[in-house]
Amino acid sequence: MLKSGLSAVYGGLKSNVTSVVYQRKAIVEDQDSCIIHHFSHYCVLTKEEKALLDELEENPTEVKAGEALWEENDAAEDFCTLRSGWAYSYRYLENGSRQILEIFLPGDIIGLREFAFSRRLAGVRMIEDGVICCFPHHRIMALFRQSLTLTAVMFAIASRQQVLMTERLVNIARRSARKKMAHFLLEMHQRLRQTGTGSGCNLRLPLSQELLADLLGLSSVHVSRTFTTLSREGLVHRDRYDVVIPNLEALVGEAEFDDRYLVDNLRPLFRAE
Amino acid sequence: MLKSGLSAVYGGLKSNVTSVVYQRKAIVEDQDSCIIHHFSHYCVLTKEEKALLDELEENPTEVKAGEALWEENDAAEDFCTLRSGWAYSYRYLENGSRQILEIFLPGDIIGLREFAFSRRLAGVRMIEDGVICCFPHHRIMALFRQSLTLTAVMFAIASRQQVLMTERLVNIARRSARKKMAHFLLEMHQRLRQTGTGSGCNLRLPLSQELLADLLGLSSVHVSRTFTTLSREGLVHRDRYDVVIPNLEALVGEAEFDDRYLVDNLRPLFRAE
DNA sequence: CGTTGTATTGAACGGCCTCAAGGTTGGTGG
DNA sequence: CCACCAACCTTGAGGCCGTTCAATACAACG
Repeated sequence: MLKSGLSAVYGGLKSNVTSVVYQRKAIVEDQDSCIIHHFSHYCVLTKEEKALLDELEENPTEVKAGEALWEENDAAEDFCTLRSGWAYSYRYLENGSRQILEIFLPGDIIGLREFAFSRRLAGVRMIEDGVICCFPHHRIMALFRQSLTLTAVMFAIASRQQVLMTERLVNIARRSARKKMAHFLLEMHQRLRQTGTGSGCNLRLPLSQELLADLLGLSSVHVSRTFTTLSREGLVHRDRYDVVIPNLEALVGEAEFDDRYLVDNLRPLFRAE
Repeated sequence: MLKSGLSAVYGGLKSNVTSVVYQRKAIVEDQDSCIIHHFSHYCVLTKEEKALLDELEENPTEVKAGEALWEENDAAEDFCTLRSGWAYSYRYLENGSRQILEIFLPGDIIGLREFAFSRRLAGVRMIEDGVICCFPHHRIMALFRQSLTLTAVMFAIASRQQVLMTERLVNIARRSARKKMAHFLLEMHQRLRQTGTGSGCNLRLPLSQELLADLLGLSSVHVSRTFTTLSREGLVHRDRYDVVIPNLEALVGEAEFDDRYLVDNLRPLFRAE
């Protein structure tokens, strides 16, 4: 019944599990932090602000594909930045079905959902091997205290996450299977371009069809069928995890895709106010 | 094609419309602000903090049922607190269908979604006559600057809104029509109890079946059918806008309703950190 | 008393699901 | 190097849940 390859705990009943993230050996890396890159997208940062953000990433740990950062109902004690690799959040229902809520890409912050809660409302797992950096709740409070700009950007990031979820809601609730898939592919295409990972008309999408199904509210069987249909019509070509969109405009039209929710029409400058 | 009784602008093309909210006569009220009540739910507030919150409500205006606070794609210039009346946010799709995203109750803050955006991503309309208070973007920044506690609570409120939307997503994506409706009724029941409006096992739910359909991703025909089914089984009785839940536990079981996402397992004290 | 928005009920259709069987791919160990 | 296995994907057949269309009833309000 459980779809994940690991010891997924249905309903989150495994209560006294501390976050696995602290049980791993710390590793050291010195690349340019991609969380700074992420924040810089909203606002020009001072040296001090960059230093504050760097503090969030003091504690990098490696995580393997499929590994859980936490399960539903675990104690919610800290947040994570995702330094490399993809992750997703999910919820299991009583009937055993799973809904995937969000896909996290490098630079994203994980766990903001539970800012006001003491227990996790959704689990999070890695899609591929990666590196995360955990920081406790009070670090965010310190950040609020020390930088108005970072406070605003943090709020902006939370707002953007909500907007992504809103669009997923609309997608799931109101579109046909082929539109759902077309729309999702375009969303990922755009997001990957924004993080600098994306190239032209092709993208690497390391998601199984089962995961896609759980994300889009479909069955994996129907995901497969829809892919073959889209492929037959020349809208999307897929080979394992490599996706090619030969005609972007055609797919945009097919999905009725409007990227305004992604382009961050961001308000000019927090700092001026 | 347009379902709303007013001049809903499909696709939000009415570009140069300033928010109607400023075109109405200001009225004066002196009741205890329900936004303070809302914030107090998360944290004990000092006099100064209450004063700051009061400033957000300097500008109360009356709005009539059905009236739009803004349309999709309008300029996003300010936020609103909802002082009385219900409101909802929505999106129209190209095929003319509408998805309702959230139901706002008195004390809620409207417009946080667009914190990082310069244009509205969703429209907002009143369900009943009410009073709103608009305040510009820089007021939130001032609040961030002046009170760490209020900053944290504002973040908590945004986080809670996201959690509500998450649950709606799961509800729409993964449950049968009868579970969707049962679940939604229980959610509203709980929320109304939290705002102090709710009594025992009955609630006033001023939502047409068409609105419910657009909220739950169903057709209004099927909402009607499902209501009659639930009623025949004695799970829910409905007379116009009055809903009675004769056996709460039975309905909870039917919906597999878990209220953890609503009870704000809130982290003890922001202030201490 | 007509009008307009809202709710009910029936009949027929269809998109997506479930079940099931087979095919493909990549990794592992003999 | 090949055999085997596990995970993943594909394809078919049949069925169900919810939709659409349409007709009727009901309520509030001028």
